[in-house]
Amino acid sequence: MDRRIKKNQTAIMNALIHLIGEKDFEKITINEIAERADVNRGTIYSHYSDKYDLLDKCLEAHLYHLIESCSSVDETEPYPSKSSLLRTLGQMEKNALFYRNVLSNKGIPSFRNHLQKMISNQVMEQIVENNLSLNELSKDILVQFLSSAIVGVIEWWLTQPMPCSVEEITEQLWSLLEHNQMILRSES
Amino acid sequence: MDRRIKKNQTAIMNALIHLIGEKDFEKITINEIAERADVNRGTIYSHYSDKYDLLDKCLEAHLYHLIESCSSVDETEPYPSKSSLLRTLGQMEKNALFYRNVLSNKGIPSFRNHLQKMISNQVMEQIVENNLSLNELSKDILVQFLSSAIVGVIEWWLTQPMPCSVEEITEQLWSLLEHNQMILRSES
DNA sequence: TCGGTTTTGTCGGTTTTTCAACAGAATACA
DNA sequence: TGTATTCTGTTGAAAAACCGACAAAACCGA
Repeated sequence: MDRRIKKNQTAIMNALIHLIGEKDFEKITINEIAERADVNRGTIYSHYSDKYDLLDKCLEAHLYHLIESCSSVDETEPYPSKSSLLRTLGQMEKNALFYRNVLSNKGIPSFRNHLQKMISNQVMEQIVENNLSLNELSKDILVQFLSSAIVGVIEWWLTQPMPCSVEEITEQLWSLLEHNQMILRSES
Repeated sequence: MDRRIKKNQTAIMNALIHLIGEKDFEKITINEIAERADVNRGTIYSHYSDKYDLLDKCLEAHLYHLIESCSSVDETEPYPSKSSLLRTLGQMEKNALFYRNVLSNKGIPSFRNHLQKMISNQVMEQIVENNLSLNELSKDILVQFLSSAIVGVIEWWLTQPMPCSVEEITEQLWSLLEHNQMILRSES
């Protein structure tokens, strides 16, 4: 991709992310975003049809980075692993302001859905890979159960004023997930 | 100035500054600078005729920032003052890597001259303003004396491995300068 | 509710940057 | 020393971003 496009798009998205960290999304204007990104207003319109389109693409990009961060660093590393979970949560902590704001009550409701959908896919993948003998209904319920739990914990962790470190939350969440996996193995 | 020019020029200069902090200037290639700045190689040539021209402009810009940093923040502040000296040395400390490298033996010999010239001007200005009754020769010698001393102390401070904090060096240097001023006043 | 201000989305002309290609110079290395 | 690789400086065409201006929409305070 052209160097100019890449640089401007990241500048624009960063500007929006930081602004979301400061004020309600509805109160943010394209002018502000352009000014913050140090980019001509027209440039924003050349990439995004409007504020909401920009938000969409921005959330998408964030989720993409999130997925990247949790994928294995090399082939030898098993997946999922505690360290991949740590990387992912670390990534979220780095942009805590952003995630806190989009996940909060007055945030971006659709983001929670996107995030959960993403996690659902990962969970489903694991279930299929582990060859757990479950019928369709139980499988769907399990996916819903685990993904809700994970998103809920993440949301709590980010929204509360620093309840614990990344390492701690990773440890706890990972052991809960391991526990659930054991239950399933014993049942099947 | 066009937004694109401004952004690219600062990116290019920052790239060079950081590279100077890492390796000998002669070993640095235009390709490296372009890569580091995330800019097309041709863009560099559109602003600077070659590596040396870029270095010149870069040093110039640095000195300009230095002058800006030492000028008074408002009209009420006297000049020069201990706090203006502190700001200036603080600015140099922030880019310690850069200044260390350009001032070092294998650095950029011309930079030392530029810096001293700049300081000479400031010193001369002070002498004129204070209306010290000195003949031309004594004036020139005094300027040379003080500016050499100042540059020498700065060089020593930056080159040695952290001999003392900005506050300390400011305190010491300022009192030396004050002392010299008193001598002059009593003589005239 | 009115009138003034701000924001939005779009446009056309201009400037800058990008990319790819080039030949020649310099450098590395075997 | 000769060869291969990298670096340099330049070019031209295409893409992108710039700026300023515009009318319409949205917003805001009196």
